[in-house]
Amino acid sequence: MEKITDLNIYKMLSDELRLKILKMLSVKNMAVGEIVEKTGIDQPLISHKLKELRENGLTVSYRSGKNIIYSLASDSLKEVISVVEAAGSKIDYVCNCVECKEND
Amino acid sequence: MEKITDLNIYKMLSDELRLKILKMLSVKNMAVGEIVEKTGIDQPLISHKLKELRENGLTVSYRSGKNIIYSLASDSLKEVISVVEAAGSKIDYVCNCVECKEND
DNA sequence: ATTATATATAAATAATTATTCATATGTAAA
DNA sequence: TTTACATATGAATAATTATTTATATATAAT
Repeated sequence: MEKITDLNIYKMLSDELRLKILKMLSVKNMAVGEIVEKTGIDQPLISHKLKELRENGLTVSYRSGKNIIYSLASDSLKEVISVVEAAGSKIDYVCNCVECKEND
Repeated sequence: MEKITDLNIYKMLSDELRLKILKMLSVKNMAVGEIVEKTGIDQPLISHKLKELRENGLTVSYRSGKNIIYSLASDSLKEVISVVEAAGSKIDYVCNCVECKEND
């Protein structure tokens, strides 16, 4: 029995596709095929992402007939998602990197 | 003026050193030299990490004499940090990846 | 003005992570 | 008991990201 670290939570959420999957699972539990369909992404890639999420403790899964159903490991992840979205929407900034300065 | 995306917040926090720096800044504002000293990490690497954080809108900085002082761009990041830590401590899991199974 | 101090940057390399493609496995239906 | 379907896996490659090293810049002190 292991604890997930906050660093690993950030790592898992820092990939666009993994984040999208997690957000979908925060709405409802889904079979792999449904996720493939809704995202339009290749099945093996989706399976890889789901494997990473599972192995890092962010999701759980069980078989139901021919399908494997995935869900969030904990509702506390929903809170994470909403708090981070809120933080993002609160912070305005002027990027001062070289490229951005050129466009001023 | 731009908005930070939640994806970029996750990306910035998904690096061990950037996360450590952000956690330090959530306690108090710090000069680059202080961060170098407390972490024991090379100055140019710290400066790179600080640059990434700055360019992505997570920190702000100003000059004070010879020093440059960094601070969090918003207190909402403190909430992010604590909510994610809490989520991590709530989730127990049994990793079912190949390597972990071997150790059972 | 020259030197010291603090920080930033650029270029090169190293390391990690993501994606693709081919194939395997497990369950269910015919 | 073969065939179809859903999902998983492994190996190869591609892409991204991190780290190092050397050097530049900006301010302050002498």
